[in-house]
Amino acid sequence: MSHFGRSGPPDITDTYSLLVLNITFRTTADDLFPLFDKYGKVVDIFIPKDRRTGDSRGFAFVRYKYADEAQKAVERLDGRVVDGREITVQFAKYGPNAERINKGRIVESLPRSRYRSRSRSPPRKHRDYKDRDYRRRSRSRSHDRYEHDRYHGKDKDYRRRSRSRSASPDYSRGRGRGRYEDDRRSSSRSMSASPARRSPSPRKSPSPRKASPPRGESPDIHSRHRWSLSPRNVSPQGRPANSRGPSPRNSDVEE
DNA sequence: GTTGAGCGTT
Repeated sequence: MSHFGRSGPPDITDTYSLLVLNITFRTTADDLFPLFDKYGKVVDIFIPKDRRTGDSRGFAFVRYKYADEAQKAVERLDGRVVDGREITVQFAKYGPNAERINKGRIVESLPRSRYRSRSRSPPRKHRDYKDRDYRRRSRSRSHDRYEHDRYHGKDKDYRRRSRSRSASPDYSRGRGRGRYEDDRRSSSRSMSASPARRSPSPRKSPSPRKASPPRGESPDIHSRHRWSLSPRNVSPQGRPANSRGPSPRNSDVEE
């Protein structure tokens, strides 16, 4: 009984799902099982993984048999340090059995006095079911959030789920945003040059022809135009529009 | 080998 989610959903009857966030990328169901099972009867644990890489996404779903136990686990395991990282346990909102939870009114059934203490009705965002597919497009959108949040201040704590404790500005420390800026700067500087191919010229003058292209807008403009108008062309598989074309290698872009 | 807001499979 260690391999959860192997035979798919065993039985989602009278079972409540809990969402565990903030877990490490190496945490597995086996690691969470003993933790959650200690506080209640865990029916099944499922951790969504990437189909391409197969790595954990950083969150898991724990199914409890009873709501009272699940709620208890949420209060007990929520904020617990697992694998050196603080995990966030809360009732799953979106899901196949979301209706069940809605009907069960688990959130209302339990004393919200304590529940509100931790997270006072987090409106989150206008997320829809179709939006959930978008999340897999890019896991790291820190820079996006930053621009969106701008400098409001209180909004910054929002992402922390009002966990009190501390602002924990460690997320913006060192890597993450700093690296992105560097990348962007570098890109801007040598945007004309081929990003994939770098001039191995040891001399200081990098690409003399590109430095002053009076009318040499043939290759440079072309290459830049292509990159701009085909941002999604980066797909390795290309477009399966032509199934009859068994050409795995698309020589459309090769310089 | 990295990352860090979020919501799920046979």
